[in-house]
Amino acid sequence: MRRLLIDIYERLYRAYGPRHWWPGETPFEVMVGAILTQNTSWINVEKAIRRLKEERRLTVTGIHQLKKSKLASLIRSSGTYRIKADRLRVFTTFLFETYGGKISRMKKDPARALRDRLLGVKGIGPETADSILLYALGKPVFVVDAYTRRILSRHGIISEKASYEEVQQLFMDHLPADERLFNEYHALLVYLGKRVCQKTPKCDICPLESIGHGAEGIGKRA
DNA sequence: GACCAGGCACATC
DNA sequence: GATGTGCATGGT
Repeated sequence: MRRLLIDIYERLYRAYGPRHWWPGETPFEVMVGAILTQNTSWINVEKAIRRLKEERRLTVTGIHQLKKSKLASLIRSSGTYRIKADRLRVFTTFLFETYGGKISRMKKDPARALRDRLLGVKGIGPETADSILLYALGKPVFVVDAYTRRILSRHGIISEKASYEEVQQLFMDHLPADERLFNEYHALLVYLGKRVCQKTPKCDICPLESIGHGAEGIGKRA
């Protein structure tokens, strides 16, 4: 399995090169992006982030002190904006209550404990929590998303029914806990997913065309 | 006009 | 525990 996962990574890297994830000038900007991008294309998130920057509000305090209606209007382009305004404020409240609003203090928490804490925040699910851990805080945690699952199941490496944690464990059990590897790997999977592994298969230019399989059944329910 | 996007919470069975 | 639905804008 280790060999297979590394083979996939190398093929993708050779085909597409570094993806330079995650765009963001500060860890907090990445965290905000992780919440805003929920079920939303990144292009629309960028507009929302630009507006927050224009208003000089892209800080923990800046968002926390904003009126909900004003915050919602600034992030409107990212869709489900009333819900996301709530989520951002719940999140900044969490940052203040738990870390005094200091990202540096947050960073000192071990990944395991931090993940559990993040999952306890309303509006933060597994993918958002892991994106924050990996892309904002540099913790070696593998991020799983819809593309990851679609690609792996389509290539017979996992079951369609495999849970989030099962897919995550597959990567983390078989690869070194390397933040930069996990960063690049997930970014490459998303890039591949957008290009060729869509819901309607059109894998004629897929760099994984002839990978060795023989690992079917991972994540199958007993 | 339908469908999708770097999900999540909640209701219901 | 699985499945369905609301959230909502902007691009294709």
